[in-house]
Amino acid sequence: MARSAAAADVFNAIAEPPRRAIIDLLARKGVLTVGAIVAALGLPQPSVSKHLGVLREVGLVAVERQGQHRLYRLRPEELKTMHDWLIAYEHLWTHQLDRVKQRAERLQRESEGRRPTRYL
Amino acid sequence: MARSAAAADVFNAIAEPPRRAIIDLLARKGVLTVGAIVAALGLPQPSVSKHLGVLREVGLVAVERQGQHRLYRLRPEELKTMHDWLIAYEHLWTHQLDRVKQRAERLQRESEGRRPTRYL
DNA sequence: TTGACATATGCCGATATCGGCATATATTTA
DNA sequence: TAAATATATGCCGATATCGGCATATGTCAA
Repeated sequence: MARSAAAADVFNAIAEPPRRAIIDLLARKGVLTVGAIVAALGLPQPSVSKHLGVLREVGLVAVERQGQHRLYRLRPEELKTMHDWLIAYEHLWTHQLDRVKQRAERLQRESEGRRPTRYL
Repeated sequence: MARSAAAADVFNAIAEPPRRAIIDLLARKGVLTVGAIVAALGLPQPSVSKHLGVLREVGLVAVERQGQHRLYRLRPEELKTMHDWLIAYEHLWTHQLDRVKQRAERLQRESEGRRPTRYL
């Protein structure tokens, strides 16, 4: 067993650098052909096709056939999934009181139920 | 070869569900002992220790020894790394014109060189 | 010092994934 | 129809990682 549940989710999909490279590229260029991606990244075509396959499975990209080409585009909604996960922790690093804050939080929990100051 | 560069980076570290569970837990509780994490997640202790090891390697958590215990705390700065990566794409999903926008972008590219409308 | 407790580490088998190569499939052009 | 182009797929060996179990290491208490 390698990854517990295979690369069947967004987190695993973006764990691979070539895949992030493809995402970056699509984000910048918009809609691209497999050949264009191959040319841009300098990776072997089968490799690119496979990575696109993974990204497709998790919904990070969508394909549209156009003749003998395949037009790939990014589906940012799926990236939002990850962003949503991270957002929950954003407040932990935004106000950089770090140590001080960490300790404050703990003391807080230990004493009463006053909620931490939120900066929305 | 499994992952191209091993789990030596944050992206790989969070690809594993048990690891995200630990992160979630630490984010909520603040500072925790290995035993506390084991109890909270119901995972075998060696497993938790190993996952903590990975998180430690990539800097997502920090340890502090206290007697026979080990106090683990989250290091949100490293989560910020991921957030920074995602932020670059945020504009792609924030204004939800989705399909309409995607298609517009493509048509735009296909016709002339007018740059896509940016909402900064 | 001995034993209990907390945590880390080493070894194991199973397996998923990667990268590379060859090839199949589909589509356009001649 | 045949060649050429674009993309996907299948097979391969190598290997990293996971989960489980046993055990080593370190620390506190009696």
